[in-house]
Amino acid sequence: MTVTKAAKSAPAADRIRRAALTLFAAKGFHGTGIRDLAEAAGLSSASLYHYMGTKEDLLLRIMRECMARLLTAGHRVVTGDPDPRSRLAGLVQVHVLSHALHPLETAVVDHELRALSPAARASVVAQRDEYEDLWRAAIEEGCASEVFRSSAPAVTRLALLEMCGGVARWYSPRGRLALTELAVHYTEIAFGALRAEPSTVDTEAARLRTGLVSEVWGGAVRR
Amino acid sequence: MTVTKAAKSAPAADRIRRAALTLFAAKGFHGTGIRDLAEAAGLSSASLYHYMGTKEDLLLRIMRECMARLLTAGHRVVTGDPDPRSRLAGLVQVHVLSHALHPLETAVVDHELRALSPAARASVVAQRDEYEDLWRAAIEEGCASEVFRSSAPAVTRLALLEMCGGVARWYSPRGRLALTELAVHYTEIAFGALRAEPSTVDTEAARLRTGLVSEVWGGAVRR
Amino acid sequence: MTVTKAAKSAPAADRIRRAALTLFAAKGFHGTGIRDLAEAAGLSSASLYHYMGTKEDLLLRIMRECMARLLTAGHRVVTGDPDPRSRLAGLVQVHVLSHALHPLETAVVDHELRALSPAARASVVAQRDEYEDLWRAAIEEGCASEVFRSSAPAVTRLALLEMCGGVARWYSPRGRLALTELAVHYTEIAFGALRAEPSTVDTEAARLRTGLVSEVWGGAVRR
Amino acid sequence: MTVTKAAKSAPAADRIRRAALTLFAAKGFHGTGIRDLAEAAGLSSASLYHYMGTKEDLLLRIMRECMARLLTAGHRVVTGDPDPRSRLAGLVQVHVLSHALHPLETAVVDHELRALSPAARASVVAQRDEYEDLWRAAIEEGCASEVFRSSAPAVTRLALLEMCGGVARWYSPRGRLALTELAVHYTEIAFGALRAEPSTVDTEAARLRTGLVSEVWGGAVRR
DNA sequence: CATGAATGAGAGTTCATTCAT
DNA sequence: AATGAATGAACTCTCATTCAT
Repeated sequence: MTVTKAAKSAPAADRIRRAALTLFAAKGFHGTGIRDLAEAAGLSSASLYHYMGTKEDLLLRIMRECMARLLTAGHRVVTGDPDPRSRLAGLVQVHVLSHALHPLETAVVDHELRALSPAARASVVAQRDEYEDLWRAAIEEGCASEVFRSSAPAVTRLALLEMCGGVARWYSPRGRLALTELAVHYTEIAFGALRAEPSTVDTEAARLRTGLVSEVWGGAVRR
Repeated sequence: MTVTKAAKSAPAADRIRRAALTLFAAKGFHGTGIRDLAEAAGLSSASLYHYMGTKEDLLLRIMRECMARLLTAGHRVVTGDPDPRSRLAGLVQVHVLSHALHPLETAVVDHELRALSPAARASVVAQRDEYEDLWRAAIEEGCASEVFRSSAPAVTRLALLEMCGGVARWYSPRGRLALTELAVHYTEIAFGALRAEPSTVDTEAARLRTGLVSEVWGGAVRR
Repeated sequence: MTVTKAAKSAPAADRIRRAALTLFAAKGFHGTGIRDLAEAAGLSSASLYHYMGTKEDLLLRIMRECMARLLTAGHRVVTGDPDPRSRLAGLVQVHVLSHALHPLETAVVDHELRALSPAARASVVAQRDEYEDLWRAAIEEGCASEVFRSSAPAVTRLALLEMCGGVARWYSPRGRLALTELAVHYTEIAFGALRAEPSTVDTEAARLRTGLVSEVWGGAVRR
Repeated sequence: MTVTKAAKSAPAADRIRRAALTLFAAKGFHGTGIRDLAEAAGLSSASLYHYMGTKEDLLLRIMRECMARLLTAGHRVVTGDPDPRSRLAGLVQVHVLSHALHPLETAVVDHELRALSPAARASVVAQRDEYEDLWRAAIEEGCASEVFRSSAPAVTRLALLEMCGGVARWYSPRGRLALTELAVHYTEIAFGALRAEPSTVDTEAARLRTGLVSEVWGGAVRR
């Protein structure tokens, strides 16, 4: 829980972002004080307010940026592809890789919605709904064309989202599992869950997703 | 987010438990004030301290009881059964039903570990580890005897746990899905994920799990 | 400007009221910190919040009570009296005596309207308007019946109100001037300003006003 | 209470003065932040410090200039005139006109003495005392020569000063009352209060005072 | 001339907790 | 069993002010 004082190498705004990300993810929004943020960013608590509005603004920006990135990646992986299987594979991989590579952002999005005021929350929920619609469409079309089979597609969608998002809670880049393997493995699980033919998992495509996700997240803080 | 003042029908200790459960689940431990608890329980904040130790004690007790119940149910469903498939089915169902029926407790366990002091956290983590060992054993034995197939059993275990636990975040008893159907559906997904033969899902057994879970949780607060 | 810590003889709520009165009058609302109030009341700053809402609530209550007392006294001195001269004399005396005996409350009302939020301000302004209407009626009727003469009655009303209220800024009960003399003197000035016959000032009536004002203000803090 | 950002037409120093005047009068010294001033003046808060010393210096300068102008006008209206009646008429008119034409400055002088540090306050109080001495002399001489009658000349002086100064709180140049009429009216009230012969009010002289006051205040900010 | 960056001190308010009754 | 009173510490946020650029 000890957070070392940030070296003053990066611009202050970045250091604040990074500190917020780390602390909100580790201790929660309400568990993180403005002084914790200041110390972790290497500034006085008063100086924080040159770069941010309120503490909630800081949280909101983090959440909206994270959702925007998931949305961008999701749209890119889905657009123009008529095959529900490869679209779902792409969404699973984007989701898994984003959560594996950016567990802080994604954990904050998943946990701290309730800390937002109603108006702010609504704006993030709208993004989340748009994102989940990509999943819904892929699964429903797959079921309609019988490449997927599920007795309750809506439930399966939620189950898969939870499953893939859970990666943020345990994946370590220092572990034995390479990213592409992870993405492939989750795709297999998802295809199994939807009774799709397992042979359809395309390892090469999965490798390309890693590039896509990295590109979309750009220079974003990685832990 | 509005919590109506509890009717003074139940004993005070129960009202406090219930208030804590509701509020910790809805707003988080740090987001819930002692005065919120008092109001929701229909007592003065000073009176709370007749029934609980500190706010953290209250949280710890909730978490340990919840884990103890999961452990009890898990052991009962597993003990004496040599078949990895039916053991895993039982674990999936216990997990899903517990999370569906007791989303408050399970959400608190899943979210608020970080709010505990190190010593308290360790005692809950120990319970969680014991519980996850039941899953590990079933999956590993199933892979060894080739009734399951997974390229990374440890990853699959984590993925399934996240997936089943996610139920707490969305299941509504007022929705279209009956509990047993839900349990069966998740078992199918899990078997699919592990490439087990789908025909092995035993609907009647799933129905019995609902009784088991209800019994283990006893009179516990249900939402 | 040094305010000695209050002896703990009076109930806390009274001590807070008294402290607020003294400090708001001496240093202004914005010039008085919550910690100043606490020290002057002999409590910790946290304890203040057992007895009051916000700092502004405290101010608002003081102002509304003061205006309510002026209104009560004003109505009592005016009701049922058809003679504009004695009504004006009564109003002048109530105003002067109230300001002389309760300079803190009246100074706060006169100075700190601007510190109130719009809604709160409106509620005090409404009281003030009702009070000034008593003056307006007396002066206008007096001019109509030609016992008063003024080329601009509205201006004269404002001028007299300012003049009488100014007493709060300099009158000292330890000075040479007795209260009744003060009240009579201001009545004479007012009658002069309105060109009324000076002989009409009733010293005995003025003496009775002192009793009335004391009664209306009751146990209110006097400095 | 909304203060529009000043057009950058005037020199910065003037814009700051004007902003301070407006805001100190409207919200009080303690109610006005350095950032409010900066915004109203159209500068950054750091830039303010090129033109002023501390916030208190700014206040002090405003107050001393205002008092200096009152003093100048008072002296000019009094010097060489042996008649207490015309001297008092002149003082009343200077006071009323100054407060009517420059309500911001005069309100600040009247309200914010308490916001000054002891040393600064003393320097303004000295000016005020010198100014009030002009009034004292006129009234006392008038009483001695029996052109005035008052049972308590000191009280009457204070009463008249409060009354005339009150003009700043309500006079509007857009109202029906012309300046000279206002000055004449107050002179009549004052003469009435002092039981002087009303016929002595010199309307032509009053008109000249308007010119005098305008000249003394020169280009000073007018509202 | 003007400002962005920075800060120690302090603002009003709430925190979890204790204790005498 | 229950609470009103009380508080030190902490909260988020703003204050007036400085200084390098």
